[in-house]
Amino acid sequence: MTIKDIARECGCGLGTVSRVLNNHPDVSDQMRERVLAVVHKYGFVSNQSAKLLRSQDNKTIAILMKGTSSILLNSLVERIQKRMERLPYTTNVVVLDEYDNEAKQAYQVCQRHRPLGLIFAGGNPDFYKEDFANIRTPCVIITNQANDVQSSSLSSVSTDDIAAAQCMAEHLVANGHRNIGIIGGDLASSELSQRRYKGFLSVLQKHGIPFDPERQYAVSKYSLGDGANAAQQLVYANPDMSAIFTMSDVMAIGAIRRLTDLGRSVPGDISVTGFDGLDIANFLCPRLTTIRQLLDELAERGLDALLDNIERGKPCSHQLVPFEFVAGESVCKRS
Amino acid sequence: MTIKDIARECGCGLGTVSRVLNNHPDVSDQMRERVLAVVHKYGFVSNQSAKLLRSQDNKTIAILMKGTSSILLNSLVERIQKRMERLPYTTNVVVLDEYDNEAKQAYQVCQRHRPLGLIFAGGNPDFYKEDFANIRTPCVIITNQANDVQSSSLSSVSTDDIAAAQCMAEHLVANGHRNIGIIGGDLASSELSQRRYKGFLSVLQKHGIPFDPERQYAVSKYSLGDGANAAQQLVYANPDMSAIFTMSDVMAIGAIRRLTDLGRSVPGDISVTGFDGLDIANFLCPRLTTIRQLLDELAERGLDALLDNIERGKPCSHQLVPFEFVAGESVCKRS
DNA sequence: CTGTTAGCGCTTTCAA
DNA sequence: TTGAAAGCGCTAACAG
Repeated sequence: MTIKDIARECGCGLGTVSRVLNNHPDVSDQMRERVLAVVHKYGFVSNQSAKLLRSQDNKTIAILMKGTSSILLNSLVERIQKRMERLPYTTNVVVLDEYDNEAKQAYQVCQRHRPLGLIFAGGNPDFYKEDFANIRTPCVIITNQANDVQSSSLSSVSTDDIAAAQCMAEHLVANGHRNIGIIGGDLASSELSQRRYKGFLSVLQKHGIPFDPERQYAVSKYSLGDGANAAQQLVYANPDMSAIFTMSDVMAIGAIRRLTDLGRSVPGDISVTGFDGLDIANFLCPRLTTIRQLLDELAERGLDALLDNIERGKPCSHQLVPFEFVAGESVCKRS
Repeated sequence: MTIKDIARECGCGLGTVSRVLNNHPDVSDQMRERVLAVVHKYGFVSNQSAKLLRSQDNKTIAILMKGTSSILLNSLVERIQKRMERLPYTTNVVVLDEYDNEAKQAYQVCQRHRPLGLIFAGGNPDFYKEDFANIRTPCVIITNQANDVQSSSLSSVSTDDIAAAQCMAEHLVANGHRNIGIIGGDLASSELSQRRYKGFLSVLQKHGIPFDPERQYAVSKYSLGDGANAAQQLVYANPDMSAIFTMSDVMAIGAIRRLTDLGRSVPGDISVTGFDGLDIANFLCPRLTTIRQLLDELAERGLDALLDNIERGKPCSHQLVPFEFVAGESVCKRS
């Protein structure tokens, strides 16, 4: 079933059917109704490939997601899509291979689908800074910064990681904690982790609290199992620690579980804080004390930045979005 | 950049470039290398729309996912995709509107993208049985049964819900529980919930244990908040209850949190069981006693059924996959 | 307002 | 083994 079939049945030309399907004004009401009736009768939907091939004017925005397993990114993508529904664009979620060069993959997506714009949900631009130069399609990275990536087509919108980490650090210090462990990403490769680290340490420094990375920092992937292992490593290296700052809720959940297995109660013996503010954080026992990333705000600002760039040619921007401190039950005053 | 450009630069015809790109054998090694060199030089990727438009032989399989928020379905889709990588097919994840007719949406996807096959990750065929008749593209529903849907193109692969619910019921009964509440989906609309309900009740009946739906069954969506509310409702309606069987881990997590808020300890005062076997279930405090759905097995069998149908014209099948009982810490003997 | 027509970039005959 | 040419289904420009 093609528009040719529809045209034949309506006794009109292809062009007319196309015009009706695309809501062009220059069609008589009578004709429009006749075509619509037939379209409806067969539940006709036009072939996307042909449409895209012909009209370079694509109206598609690709959402690139690294892996599918992150709860945070899933929520983010969901919100972006919801917001997009009201706009005259089609979204196209592409799942990228977790361990591949995302700039290269993005370039391929551009070639393959010719989207009007790209949204990176998560992802880490640090490794592939140079490769972004090849991409001329407007892009926005959401939940990570890209200030120092050389590209005139790349915007970024992210939570103010430094301030958020500082906020959490102040909270722990205010509760009397002096010997605090950190579970975070690999500082050598992730600027995101670096920012949270830097923010946290700045507060310790301000209060004259020493920090020995060797004993107090454990590297972990953003996963439950890794968070658990990192917690164990910290406990062994630094038994007197009274609190752990983790860089994601998922790490925190893993850490709490392992601490419990090791006979340390949370928060009784050790306080643990998360980062992200996942829904589930508020349903755990104990409820997680965490930083909520404002996903709606991130989605909205990210989209706005992208569309400003696409529709109005505004230059790319790099924005920080505020966060929310969530007081849970996983921190208590040091006894 | 199109294959025309590549052809010009190579000094050959379009056909040759196309043949190289598609690994056709009838190209001289010399020519092949020359083309490949140029393709590589520009990082050329051919335009998907044109390709699909021309070669009706699509090699695309669409994965239809209802909503994006279910952890279980995300894991499932991830596994399907991983398995697909080795096969000569391209996947295309389409997120369906949560509250719309999925058969209609599937039909539109077929028209729009002309996939070779469809995989429903989750979803509920019950409502739209008749509408599936319009779909001639081979389909498989994974994690739900579709035995009674009238369609010669629809397979299904699901966990043996009845046996799983029976298994959990036996476990609770063996631990001395007699007054057990159930948190599950709407029995009027979800055959999945019905099966789990039926399985569970059959065991109670076998042991001569009474069950009053009015006081012991609470309807809930598959969400944290709803699980929590349902738990509260049960506690009020049936204060002596010593255990709750929930139909998903997410409901169980919500329930445990609310029970804790109401001053009931889990499992001390009330035992709670989950269903699904999410990774996170094993990191909670207490670890969840649950039924693990074997996602790899589901993905594999679902794909096999679909490909058998597509490639070898085998008739559609409806299969049940076994499950795994996971002994956690959220159930204890009734005191 | 409407029908006709020229491609969009690609694959796949068909001839050479 | 290769080049030329015919469309896939659609949109948009043009002519009526």
